Amino acid sequence: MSKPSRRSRGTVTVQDVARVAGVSAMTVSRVVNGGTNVRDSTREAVLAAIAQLNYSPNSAARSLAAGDATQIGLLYSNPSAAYLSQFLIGALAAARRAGCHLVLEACESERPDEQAEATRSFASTSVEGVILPPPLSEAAPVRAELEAAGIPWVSVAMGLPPARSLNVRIDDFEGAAAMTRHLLELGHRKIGFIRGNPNQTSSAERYRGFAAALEEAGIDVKTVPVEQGYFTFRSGIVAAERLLDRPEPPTAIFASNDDMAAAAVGVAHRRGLHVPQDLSVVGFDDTSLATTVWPELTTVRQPISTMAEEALALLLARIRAHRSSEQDKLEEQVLDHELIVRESSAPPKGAAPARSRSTGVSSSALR
Amino acid sequence: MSKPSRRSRGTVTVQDVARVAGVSAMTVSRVVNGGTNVRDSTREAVLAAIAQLNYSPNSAARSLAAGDATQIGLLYSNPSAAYLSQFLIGALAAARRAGCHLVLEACESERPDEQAEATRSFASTSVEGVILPPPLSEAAPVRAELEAAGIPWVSVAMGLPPARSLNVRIDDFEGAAAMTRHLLELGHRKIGFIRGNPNQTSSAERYRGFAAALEEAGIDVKTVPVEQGYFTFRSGIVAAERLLDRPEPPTAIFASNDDMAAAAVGVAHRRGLHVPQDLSVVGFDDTSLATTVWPELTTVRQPISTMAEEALALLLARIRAHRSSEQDKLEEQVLDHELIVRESSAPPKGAAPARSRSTGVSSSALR
DNA sequence: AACCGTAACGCAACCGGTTTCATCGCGATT
DNA sequence: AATCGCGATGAAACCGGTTGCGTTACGGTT
Repeated sequence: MSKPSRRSRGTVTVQDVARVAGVSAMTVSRVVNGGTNVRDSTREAVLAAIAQLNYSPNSAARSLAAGDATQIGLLYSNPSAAYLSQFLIGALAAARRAGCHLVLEACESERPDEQAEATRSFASTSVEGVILPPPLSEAAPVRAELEAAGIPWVSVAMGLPPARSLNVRIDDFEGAAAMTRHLLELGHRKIGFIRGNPNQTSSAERYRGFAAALEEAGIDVKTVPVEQGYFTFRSGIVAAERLLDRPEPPTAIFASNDDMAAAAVGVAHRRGLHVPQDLSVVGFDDTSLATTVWPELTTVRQPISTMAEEALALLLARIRAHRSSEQDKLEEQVLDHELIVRESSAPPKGAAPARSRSTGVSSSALR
Repeated sequence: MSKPSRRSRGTVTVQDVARVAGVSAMTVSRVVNGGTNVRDSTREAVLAAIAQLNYSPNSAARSLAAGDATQIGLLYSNPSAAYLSQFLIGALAAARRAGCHLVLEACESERPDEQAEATRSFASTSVEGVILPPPLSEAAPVRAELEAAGIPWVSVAMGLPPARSLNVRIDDFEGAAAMTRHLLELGHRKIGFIRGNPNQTSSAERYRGFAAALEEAGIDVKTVPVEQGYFTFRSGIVAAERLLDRPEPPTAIFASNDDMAAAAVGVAHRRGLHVPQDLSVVGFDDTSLATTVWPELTTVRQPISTMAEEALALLLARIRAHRSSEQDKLEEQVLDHELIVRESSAPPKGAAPARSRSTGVSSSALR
């Protein structure tokens, strides 16, 4: 029809859609985005044209014109690979929708100076905001550096975030309490607990939830065997060994995450204990590790992918608000967790048969 | 100084740099990119201005103007989480450098129709190329669909790629042979092998490498215990059980990947066998799982992140070449593997002391 | 000395949306 | 009935780089 521009790339543009729909490019843009102030009949015509031409907006042009944030940092440490991949999948999906790029930076070190250094590298690459998955979400040097550079950030999966901070999380307390109740319902009375790394507040929250459910059932928390772990497989081995070495070993072990639970299963096997017949073992997070090991782990599901998406959305909103110097009130997002009952938990030996197993108990929505 | 445009975002642009350097925007662009046909003195002036202003080009504007590919698909299946996260990290880094977005699509199913369906979704989202990590790199329905849609793709980690296909891989044959030689050097003579999933050619290549090294040492392959596995932890358990149930159990197990090796370690422990004293267990890939389990796994390192980067680079080159209807000769990229000796391999009981342990043997570069 | 080829560089258009602002139409207001 | 107000819509400038092509400077030819 019309002579194609020399540089034209043969892709369909707003102009094409506008021509087909008999409106201006402007109107097409309005329909594609918010869609305010467009008559219904017009909107339909545009949508029809879009469908007919199989139009999909050019994200480069879009973010150039709109002046969106284009570079979002993601500073990751050493979470379990399973956690990271889930997280990246969610973050990536959200980033593409928003038309921005994820700038990854690794920071395996726990040394404050190296953490600060890794963070600083963001400031020089003109990153407009940073996502902090655990455990870096609580690393003081990182936050201080970001604060100094005036770069907004969002923390993910903190147990107890400080007021007025941007963050997305689940209710660790309730999740742990629900899991503990599950074990109690099965008939367990001697439940060993493996704590998480003290550098994360979620560790304390999970323990609190555990303790609360115990007290609820009239069990004195002081009599309960607890060992310190650090969220790593390795630390789980040590903790589980100690738990099982006790004169009165527990009939169930509640590990603060799946990695340590998997380690506990390994230790049990090495000692000739069958899971779950001789020992129940449960975890937290529901990373892919939970379904990798045998038997599959009963655990508390954390919607990691969704949390990443929400985190990016929150961050972008903050950046936009900051640009137009508005106040944004969005600060915290608490997502639902879910108790996932699999093969690794069962009634203790010689206990009364368990009640009917619930397949999954969602937490109530808290927003 | 100059009145800032109303819509200006306060970022430094080529124009600013050009003004400071006393040249035109055009020249700045030339310096930043290829840099042909620019006098040295001019180049230095521009670079100085860039440094002074801390200029970094706007990637949205860049890819809009240059008309680069903007959407690259990544169809992933169910590789171990450890593999996927490593892969994503590499792909993401490369994508950002190239200024394009990664469009993720999951395809867990092995059913041909669902694989085709998942692939088709790319065609409709105007993805300009697709990266296929294993095991989808060899899924016929996926490739057929891509071929039909005329979308170029690159396969990653195939064992034996077909001629004239775009792919990046390591030499599975040599990697497996090197590992086998390591076990032989330690004094093992009865080595059990767990094959990988037959839907991937790398499985066959690894087995071939294993067999070749054995024959090299004068061992008849027919006498060697081999079990079928499917690259999953679960399949590793079954295979390891069978291997150890044999009347003359092996003194070492070579699993075709880390997941199955980890499973074998678990099985050994459950049977009261100490690794590596009573049984050596080695894997392949060097995913994070290898250093998670205890003892840490001797394995063959595959540079997963780098492979992802190379894959994207190859794909982008092909797309560019296709656009300017040139022939690109780049087709295959074979990266170096490395034998990583850790704690899970040792001389068999009562064997002559091992020779000095080499810490890592790189393959020769093959390009 | 006029000529010419090439390297070095600038101008203007353009990539594909979005923002700004002006315009139009039409029912409600006075 | 003239005016007002507002929702719906379009024209043009603009976002920040890059491509095509024209221009300038300069060393070497003949």
